[in-house]
Amino acid sequence: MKFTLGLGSRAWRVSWERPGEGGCALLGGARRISSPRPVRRGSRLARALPLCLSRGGGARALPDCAGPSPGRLGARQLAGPRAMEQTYGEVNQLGGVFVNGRPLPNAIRLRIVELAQLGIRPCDISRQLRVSHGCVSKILARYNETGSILPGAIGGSKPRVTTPNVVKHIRDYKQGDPGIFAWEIRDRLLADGVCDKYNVPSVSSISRILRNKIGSLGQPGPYEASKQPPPQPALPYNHIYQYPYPSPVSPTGAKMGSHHGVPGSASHVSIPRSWPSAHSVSNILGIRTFMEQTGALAGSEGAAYSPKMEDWAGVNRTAFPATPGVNGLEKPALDADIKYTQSASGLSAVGGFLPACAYPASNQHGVYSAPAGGYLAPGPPWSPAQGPPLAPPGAGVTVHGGELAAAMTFKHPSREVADRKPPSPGGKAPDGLSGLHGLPIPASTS
DNA sequence: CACGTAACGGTTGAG
DNA sequence: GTCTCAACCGTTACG
Repeated sequence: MKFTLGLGSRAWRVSWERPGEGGCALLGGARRISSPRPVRRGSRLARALPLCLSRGGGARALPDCAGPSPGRLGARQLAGPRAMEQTYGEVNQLGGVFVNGRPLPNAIRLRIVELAQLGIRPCDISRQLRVSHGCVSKILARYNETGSILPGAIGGSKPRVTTPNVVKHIRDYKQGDPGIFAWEIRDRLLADGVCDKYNVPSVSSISRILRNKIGSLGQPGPYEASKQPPPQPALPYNHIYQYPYPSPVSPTGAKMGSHHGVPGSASHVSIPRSWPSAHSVSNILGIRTFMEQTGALAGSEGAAYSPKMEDWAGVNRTAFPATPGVNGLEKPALDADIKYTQSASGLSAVGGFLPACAYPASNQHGVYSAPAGGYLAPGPPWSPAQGPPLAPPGAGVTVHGGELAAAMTFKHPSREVADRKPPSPGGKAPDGLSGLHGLPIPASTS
C-alpha cells in the first residue's frame, strides 16, 4: 500500500513505495500502531490534528494543515505513479512529515534550537514545527550538551581494526609499493608490529581501505572524478528518497524538483556519522590536502571524502559557494555541513532567516529533498497571533544568511569530534546562532 | 499541560 | 556481493 491513513494508530502513515522496501516503511516509526494500549491521548491528538484525523471526510477545519494532510497527499498522489515511487514519508501526529529512521533536516533542527533560544517553549516549538516533542526535547538536549544541532553518526561501526594508525601504515605501504597486495600489507602490519594477530585488519578490510580510501590518492578515482566535472545536472538523488513534503507553498507537487532556485533542489542534509571524524581515514590519508593541491577543494570539499560522492556531486558543486575557511574540514563535517547553502530560498518558511538547506544526495539514500519549509506549518493552527511565526523580526538572534551559512557550512575541525562528546566545556553555551552548530565560525579560514 | 525518556521500528555503513 | 551488528534516527506513549 502506498498510502495509509491509520486513524487507530494516530500516526498516519504515508508512504510511497521505495524500491526494495516494499511497504515496510509503513510500519516503521510508530510501533504501536495496533497497540493494545488504551488510546487515552485521543483528545490531545484531536487537538493537535483537529481534522487531519478525520477519516476521509476530514480536514475541513484544518484544510491546509501543514504537512501532508490527507488532502495534500492526495495531491501528491496525483502527481503520478512515478512520483509515488520516488518519495515516501510518514506523517506524525502533529501533521509533520518525517522519514522514519532518518534525521530531521538540519534546517529544522536549527529552527528548533533557534526557537528555543528565542524563549519559545519546547511544546510550542513542537507544535509549530510539527515535530514530536520527544524529538524537540532530544535535539535541544543534545544541543545543550554538545553545542551541536547535528545528529549523531548513523550507521557503520567504529573502526575496530582500521584505526588511523593502521590506515596510515597501509597508506605508507601502498605508496611505497603501489603493487603491494592486501595480504602483503597485512603481513607487514603484523611484522611491523602495527597490529597484532588479534586486531590486524582482514585482507578484505585492507582491500576496502585501499579501494575506498587510498585508491583515490594515486589516481583520479571516483572521488576526484566526481568533483572535476563541471556542474553536472544534479543527480536525481532526490528521487531516491524524496521527502513527500508537499511544500506548503506549492502543494501541487511542483515542489520537488527544484526548489526555488536551489540548485539540485535538494534541500536536504544528510548527517554523516561523526565518530569517524576523529580519525577520518580520508583526512588521515591526506586526501584533503591532495584535493587542495589540485584546487578541487574549493566549493566541493566534500567531494573528496564521500565514497559515494558521485551520488551528490553535482549538487554540492553547484549549490555550494566556494568559500574560504574550509581547510581542515573532515569529511563528516563536510558531509553534513556542506549541504547548507547560502540560498535561503529553499526554505519557504524559514527563508530569509536561515540559509537554505540544500540537501545534496548524500551517500545516504534517505534524503529529505524538500525544503524545510515543507515541515513547517504554513499557518499554524494554533497560530500565535504574532507575526511570521518562523521569522521573528529582529528577534535578537537574527543572523545573516551568509553568516549563518558559514556557521552551518563549515565546521571547525577541532569541534568535529566534539560533536559527539561535549567537548568544549564552555563552548556549548549557544552564543547566538553563530555557534548553533557548535561550530565556531572560523575567523580565519585556515 | 509540559517534559524527560524508554520502547520501538526503521536506516545506515564498517567490518 | 551479502550479511551482521551496533550505532543513530524520530515518533509514540508512559510517567
